[in-house]
Amino acid sequence: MSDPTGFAPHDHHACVSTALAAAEAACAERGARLTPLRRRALEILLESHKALGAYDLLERLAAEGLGDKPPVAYRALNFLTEQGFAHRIERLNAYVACSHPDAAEGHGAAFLICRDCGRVAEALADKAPLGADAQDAGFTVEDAVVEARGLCPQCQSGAGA
Amino acid sequence: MSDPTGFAPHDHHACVSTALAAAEAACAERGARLTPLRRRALEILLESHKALGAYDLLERLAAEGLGDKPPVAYRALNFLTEQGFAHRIERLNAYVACSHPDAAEGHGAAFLICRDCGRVAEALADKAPLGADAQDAGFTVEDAVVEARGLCPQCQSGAGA
DNA sequence: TAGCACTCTGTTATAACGTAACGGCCACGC
DNA sequence: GCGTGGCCGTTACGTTATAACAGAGTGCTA
Ligand SMILES: [Zn+2]
Ligand SMILES: [Zn+2]
Ligand SMILES: [Zn+2]
Ligand SMILES: [Zn+2]
Repeated sequence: MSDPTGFAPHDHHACVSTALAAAEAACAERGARLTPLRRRALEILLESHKALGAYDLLERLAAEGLGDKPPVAYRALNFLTEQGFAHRIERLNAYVACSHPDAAEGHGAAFLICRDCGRVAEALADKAPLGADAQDAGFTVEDAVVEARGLCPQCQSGAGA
Repeated sequence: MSDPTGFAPHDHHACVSTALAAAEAACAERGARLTPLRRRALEILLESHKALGAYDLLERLAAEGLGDKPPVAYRALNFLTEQGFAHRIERLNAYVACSHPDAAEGHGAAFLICRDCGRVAEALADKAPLGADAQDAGFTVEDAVVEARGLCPQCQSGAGA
């Protein structure tokens, strides 16, 4: 159930197609609109398994004539995160495409962030972390952020990139 | 081992004294200097179990003539977080005093953040969250952030503050 | 005593991240 | 045609954070 894709070599082209197809299907089903701008933003996030800052995304969009003002990027990112096609990484103030487009809508996620190469792997959070502690405290968890920083396999083996 | 202090009524004055004493002891042991500015910053964070933004802290410090430029607040906060006397809450861009001053230096922590009253409870992270997922991926976790948003017991019972 | 190294603080300026608010455009349904 | 609603373009601003340098204090040493 975990499968934290992102570090291991894989067919990334398939990653991208699957995610885009899932996004289109989800939008069709929900009546949401994956406009060209939003779709392009998702494609840019999908290019790598790295997190991209809003202004980095904006720069990419601007280079293609798709808007060069901050709200353009933030609106696209808000749409993508609301729909579950992307996630915000709090520790980085950055955004990453969802690696589990087939998972439940609004799935809980946990992220492994390589401090060297910047790649981010997303593990599905099987169980609520903190469950026991929260229950002890009588606290109702509505949503949780789990972000671990460290070194991915490649960056541990000396391959710095 | 959990004891997520912060929501339940408790002797908060003791909270504060314990934390200050622990900070002084730790500084003495490590050769770090708990200067008046740093000490006052910690005291301010300790006043409540809420997270305080750097600029909120700065405002408080400025009101007491202790500095009114951003680096003053950020330097104090960096010191406090490096020494483990305070933690940064990534989701809030804010800082909270450590509720477990006696725990191991650099202890892993998990936070329960009430979206209504803003109070933050700190649970000691017993086990590395993500342990299994990280191991599957061959990822070495160096430090992890766990932050849950929700409702504390008081705010669930209708007492909105 | 003077000189030096070190740490902490004060200050300027700017970078990075994020949002409110308004106006135009277009597609859709009446 | 005409209103409605969603999306996009733009201006302007707010919030969070850091780089870089200058000054003050302390303790050491020669
Ligand atoms: Zn991929
Ligand atoms: Zn890496
Ligand atoms: Zn307390
Ligand atoms: Zn509350």
